[in-house]
Amino acid sequence: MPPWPRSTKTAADPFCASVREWIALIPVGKVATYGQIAHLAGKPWGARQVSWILHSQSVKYQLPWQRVIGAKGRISLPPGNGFVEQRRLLRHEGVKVDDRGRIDLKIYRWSTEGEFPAR
DNA sequence: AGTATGACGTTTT
DNA sequence: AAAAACGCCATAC
Repeated sequence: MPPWPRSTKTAADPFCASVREWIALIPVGKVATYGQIAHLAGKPWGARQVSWILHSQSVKYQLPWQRVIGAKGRISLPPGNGFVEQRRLLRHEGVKVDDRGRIDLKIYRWSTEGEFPAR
């Protein structure tokens, strides 16, 4: 049983707001994973919700949605226009992405170590 | 209310 | 290494 607190979702809720803030902080040329953002926002198990927030609110809040990828260093979109667009945007920012959408997290993962000591 | 789906992640084959 | 099986949680229908 998860000892974790259960919380809400809507656009106004703290978790959503926190997710948006963290995503907005990802520097150009770096990437973060869904799970990483969920963790930073206080919900370690909320990776799927992060993807939902990106899908539904990235335009409205002008989020750098292209900088959020899967935990294995892979673009998580199904093959298609979105996938190609994300790959293009990341390459344009200086991130090396191979044709299958793989990114070397050792190099490009955004690390908050030292910058945000409180988490 | 119950089921299927998803821009996920971890564990097991 | 790669794919499938699970677990998770919010949405869409």
